[in-house]
Amino acid sequence: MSTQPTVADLQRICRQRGARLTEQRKEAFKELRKVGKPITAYDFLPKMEQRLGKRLAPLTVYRALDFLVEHGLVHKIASNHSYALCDRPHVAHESLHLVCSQCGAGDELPLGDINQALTDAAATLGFVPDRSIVEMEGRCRDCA
Amino acid sequence: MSTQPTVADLQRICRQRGARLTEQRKEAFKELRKVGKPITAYDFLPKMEQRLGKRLAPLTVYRALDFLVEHGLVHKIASNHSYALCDRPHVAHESLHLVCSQCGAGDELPLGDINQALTDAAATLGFVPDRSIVEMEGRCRDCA
DNA sequence: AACTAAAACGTTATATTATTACAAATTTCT
DNA sequence: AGAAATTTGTAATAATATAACGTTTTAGTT
Repeated sequence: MSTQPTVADLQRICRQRGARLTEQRKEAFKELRKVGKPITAYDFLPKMEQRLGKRLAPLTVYRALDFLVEHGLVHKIASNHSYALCDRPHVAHESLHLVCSQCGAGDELPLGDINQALTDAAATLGFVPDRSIVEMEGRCRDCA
Repeated sequence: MSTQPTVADLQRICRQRGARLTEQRKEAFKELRKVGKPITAYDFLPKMEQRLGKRLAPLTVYRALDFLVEHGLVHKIASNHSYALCDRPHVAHESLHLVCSQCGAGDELPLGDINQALTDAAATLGFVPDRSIVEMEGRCRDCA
C-alpha cells in the first residue's frame, strides 16, 4: 500500500521549502525510485554514474542523498547503512522501517501511537528525544 | 535504575551457554563497565590497550565485543556505531536505547508491549521480524 | 545585462567503521 | 598424549563517510 512519491511531489516539496532542486538531486530521486528498495551509497554510485553518463565521486552521491534525507524525501536506515525513498513525504512522521534480510526489500509503516509510547517511556528517565530510529530485520511476505 | 551486570553475571551466562570466557573477553566486559556509556570500537581500542598493556589490532576489539553481543551481554547501537553494556542480560528482551547527543550517555528501557505492537504492525504486511532496532537520539536528564 | 552573495559542485585526500585470510597458540575432549 | 575445535595474532583490505578548498552555477539586486 506504499505510495511512492513522484517527481511532482519532489518539486512541490522543494518549492515549499525553498530548496533548490538541481539535476543531480532530481536524478538521484528518480534512480532511487527505479531501484525500488533500500540501497547503500556505494551501491548507488555506479547506478548514478550510468544514469548521468559520467564518473562521480562518492561525495557527490552522499550529497544528493543527504539533501533528500534533509528534506524528508528519503530515509536513512541505520541498521544496514541504506537509503530508501520515503513513502509518505507529505506527512510529518516517524516510521517503522522493515528490511528483509533475504531480498533486501524495504517497507515503511507509520509509527502512530507507538512513537508517543516511546517518548513517554523515555520521559520516565527525563530523556527528551529528538529523533526515533525504529527498524526491524526479518523476512518480508515474499521471503517468509 | 539500571543494574549493571557484574563479572559474576558474565561468568554465569557463559557457563550456562557453554561459551568460553577468555581473559580478553572478561577484560573487555570490565572495561565496558568502567566506561559506563556507549563507545565505538575504535574509541574502545586504546582503552583496552592500556588495560592489557599491549598493542591490539582493531579486529581483536571487534572480536571481544562481538562475542559479548552474541551472548546478550552487550548491545550494539546502530545509530551511532557504539557498543554498550546490556542492563538486563538475564532477561530475554528487546530494548529501547536512548542516546544523549550531547554527553553520549546511554540508557536502556524494556520495550515491553511496544515490541508486540511493532510485530503486529509488521504482520499487517506479512513481515516476520527477527530483530528490532529501537533507538532514540535526544537529550538526557542532565543535558536537557 | 552586470554584480554580488549564497549555494552547489568537482576533486583530492583522508577519516572512520568493519571484515577477510591464514597461520600460530590454546583449550577441550578422547 | 593426540586430535579436533576454538581462540588469538598479524597483515591486509573492504566498506562507509567526511574534510578541505577552489570553481561553477544560481538567485537576487542593481
